[in-house]
Amino acid sequence: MDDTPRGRLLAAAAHLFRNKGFERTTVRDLAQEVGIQSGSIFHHFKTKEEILRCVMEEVIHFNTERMREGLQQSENPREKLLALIRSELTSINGDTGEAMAVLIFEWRCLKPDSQAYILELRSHYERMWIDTLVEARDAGLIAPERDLFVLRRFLAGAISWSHYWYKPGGPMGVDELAEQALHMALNGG
Amino acid sequence: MDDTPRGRLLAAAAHLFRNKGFERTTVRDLAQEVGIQSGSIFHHFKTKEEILRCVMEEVIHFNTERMREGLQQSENPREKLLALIRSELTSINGDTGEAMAVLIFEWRCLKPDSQAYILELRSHYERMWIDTLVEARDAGLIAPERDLFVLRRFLAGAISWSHYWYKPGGPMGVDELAEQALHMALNGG
DNA sequence: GTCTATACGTCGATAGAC
DNA sequence: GTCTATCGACGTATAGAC
Repeated sequence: MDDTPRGRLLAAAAHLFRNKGFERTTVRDLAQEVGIQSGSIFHHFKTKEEILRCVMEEVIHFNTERMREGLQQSENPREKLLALIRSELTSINGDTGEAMAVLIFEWRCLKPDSQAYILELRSHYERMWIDTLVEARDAGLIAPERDLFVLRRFLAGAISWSHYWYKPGGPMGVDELAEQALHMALNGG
Repeated sequence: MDDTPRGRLLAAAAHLFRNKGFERTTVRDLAQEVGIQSGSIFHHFKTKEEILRCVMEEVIHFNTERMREGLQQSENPREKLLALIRSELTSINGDTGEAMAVLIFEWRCLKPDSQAYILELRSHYERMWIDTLVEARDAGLIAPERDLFVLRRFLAGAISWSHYWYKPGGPMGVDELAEQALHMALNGG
């Protein structure tokens, strides 16, 4: 996030929306966090819901880019899949964790048209996953009887959920966590 | 749920809290759903938060019992693990799905002392999972290098998440879904 | 771009009649 | 056990000065 008033508001929103939820966070909370009055917020955003949408929009762009880079640095299907898993775990539990948690867990607070817009942004993201899974299966890493669509959903759930229990500073690093997650996808490797 | 006014309120609460979230659901919504006035609710429950706690309490009792029965009817470690997975998938996507989704996704709307109370109820539930996973590993079904605590969390996430995308009436049944999930735990089987 | 002041709706919860 | 009526707090968003 940049250091404009708008950027500060989005950072504060990610923080508060994650910890208190969108509904419980008031525009007064938001204003206090960045040191302005609540009325001033509406100079930067038309509604509170627009703030939520912008938080989600920014984190999708950032993380799609991170995943794309991870794929580029990988040399085989196993590494590619591991890179996607590590990227998503990092998104959830690293620097963008708060915004990512908002994207995942405050979904229904968006109005329907905002949901449609965000869903469109996510589609590129999901395409990378499916392509990588197909490649891994063709390389014999994933058993042919497994449903790749279902596998992706299971992985998405497992990875998203980690934000509830995983502590980045603890004994297990993100790389090891990613290896553990990779085991769930691979055919006994 | 029984057909008392209290039971009808809890059923309506599970429905509304799941679809709109706890915060967005008003006591007036709740009252309308069961055909009474909002003031009448507070004859049955002291606060709105108490309704949430009771929904969670009931669904935990119901599903702990379902899991216990599933274990009893299983004859080997593989069947036991499959039974737990199927039970949890059924809890999320079957008749108790709405209450279960509330238990999982409205957690932070509980006051801290209610959270502690519900957490205690869940501990038996989680104990069954860990015991079953240990048994499966000792039987050689799960690779020794896998962290069972992490595996349980991954499975919990994957299974919980299914309520966002899985459609019970569709082409894939819960039994097949459970088999797909089992693949994530087992050592290439 | 931020302030003050406030409009205006809705919220959870209560009181007391029936 | 449900009703009607309402309280007091708090919510988003606006208006207009600076």
